[in-house]
Amino acid sequence: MRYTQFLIPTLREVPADAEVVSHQLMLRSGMIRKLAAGIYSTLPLGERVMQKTSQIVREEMNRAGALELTLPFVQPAELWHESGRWNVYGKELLRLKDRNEREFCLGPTHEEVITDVVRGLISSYKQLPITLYQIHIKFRDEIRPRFGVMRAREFIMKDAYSFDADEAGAERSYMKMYAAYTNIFARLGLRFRAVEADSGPIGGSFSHEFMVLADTGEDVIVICSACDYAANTEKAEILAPDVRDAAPDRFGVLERVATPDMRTIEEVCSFLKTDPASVIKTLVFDTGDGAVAALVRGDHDINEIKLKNYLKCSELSLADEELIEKVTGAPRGFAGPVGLRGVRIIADYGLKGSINMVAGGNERDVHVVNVNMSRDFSVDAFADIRLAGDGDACPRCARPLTTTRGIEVGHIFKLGTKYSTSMQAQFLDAQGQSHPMVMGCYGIGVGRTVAAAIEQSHDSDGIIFPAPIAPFSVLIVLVNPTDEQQNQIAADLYEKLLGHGVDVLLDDRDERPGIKFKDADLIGIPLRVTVGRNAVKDGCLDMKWRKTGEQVQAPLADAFDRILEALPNLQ
RNA sequence: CGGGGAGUAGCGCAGCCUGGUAGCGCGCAUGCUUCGGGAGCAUGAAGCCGCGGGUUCAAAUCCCGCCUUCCCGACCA
Repeated sequence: MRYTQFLIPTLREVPADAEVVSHQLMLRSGMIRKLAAGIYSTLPLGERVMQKTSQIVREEMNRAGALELTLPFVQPAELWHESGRWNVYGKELLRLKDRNEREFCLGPTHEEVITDVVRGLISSYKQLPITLYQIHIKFRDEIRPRFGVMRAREFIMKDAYSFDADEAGAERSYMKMYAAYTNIFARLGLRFRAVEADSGPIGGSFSHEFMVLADTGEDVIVICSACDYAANTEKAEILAPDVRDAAPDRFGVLERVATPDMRTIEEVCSFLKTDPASVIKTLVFDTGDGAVAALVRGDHDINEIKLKNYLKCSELSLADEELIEKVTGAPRGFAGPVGLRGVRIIADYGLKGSINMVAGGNERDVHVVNVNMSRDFSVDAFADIRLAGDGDACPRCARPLTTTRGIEVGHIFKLGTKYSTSMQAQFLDAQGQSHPMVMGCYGIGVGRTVAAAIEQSHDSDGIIFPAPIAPFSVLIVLVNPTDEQQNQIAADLYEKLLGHGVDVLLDDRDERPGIKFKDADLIGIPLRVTVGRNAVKDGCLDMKWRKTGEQVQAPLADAFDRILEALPNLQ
């Protein structure tokens, strides 16, 4: 491609409404333009990156035996009524009516449609298993779109759905996708990690998120420093500690102390001159079926998902002021386990063996000190209900966990028979018995993956694309296109590379060299070859690698071979 | 939905407080000189000053309403 025939509207200045690096660079490099909040046009340069990314995804999906199809973007409400999600999905589902007042929605995901397709086409176990996928548009009317294409409302997603005859088959399909995803992100040239995610009511280890590691990532992930355990914070478990209860002879005297208006851990600590690790934080939750008190150490944070899973309740939310008063007899900020009656008390493992703690007194402006569990109150159970953090013990190997940040670019999930049951996607087994198909779903946000790649790989000059998704592999900078000789040398090289199927961009613009070099760095093409005065004078071309900044001179005669040699080693 | 910014030329911004010919830098067009890391000079095109209403002789500027957009939070995956 010749630059003058292409469209790369680069911006020198950072657009005012872009906050994160990937968003800024995608705008500045001319990959995207915004149309409305969370809605972007993909320009030719960005399109090339998207297509390269999609193509790798497609190849790996195909290799894993998945079949590509395209499902409708506009979906009839009836399907969503059938699955029961029309009333559950909320405002994120953009609903609309056609001219006949029939209700439709823009697809935020395609479980309903794919289940409808499959139930109409597959009726025998002989046709299973099957995995179908598309790379297509989605629309989710996010409450707050942000970070450019990272959290857009309209976006391109690869979504795949597997259908199996039984659980064992579904697990095999899941593992195939897990392997395919690992291949995909490796081929894309990304540093990533698959982490265990909360799988909600399904249970088991059948939900993984694929996270691109980047300091600017929105999600915190927990990784074991020794084994290969990794999970997102919602899911990350902490090994139950092997701690004895503290010896009673060290117990201090239980005492009620006045703590006027001291509600937060910080206030209580500074008032009583103690530290958060010596405080029992008591949180009252509403399960929809009675209140529960959860205890964690003052320097720990509750993990509501883990608590919810432990309690096996369908709803869980922090109690409101009224419920707190009803349960504890005191306003918010003074709840404590001592003397608490009529609610289940679940304590985090982190409180095991604690001694002489501070807790709320269940009375306005009162806390109690020297609280000791075995003497002053009892809990219904100990459980792992806090957020894992740096230094906590790995659930697999007991070594310390560490936290790092990442961007979720893929999610694989075992669905079970949720949709096949509600939507009657059944097949007959060898005995003629009817069963619902066992499903799985597998998503990759293509645009988000591109953004994550940029987030992970850039410098102050611009994008540093991983070679597999770079819009072009090689950029020839023709320094002075009005110079006959330079022009000829550059054109020859360009044609030769094109002839060998190399993705090459020839910057033949009549611009000053500085502009061309700046743009080259900005759009992040892995290998830059400069044809300028050196080419004419000494017969030398300059090759420069975007990633390392390494620069070598290549004699004209060797240049072509040197470039071909370099290509496979680009990363 | 709550809190906080911002809407003026394609982009970045000033002007608004204190009402009176709409400006600057970059970009764009033309010419000349330049040409290995965002050139210089000259000339030029480009604006419903977010929208609607009000006050006023007069509104980018003051008042009211609305819309859009960005950030934080709540929410979601």
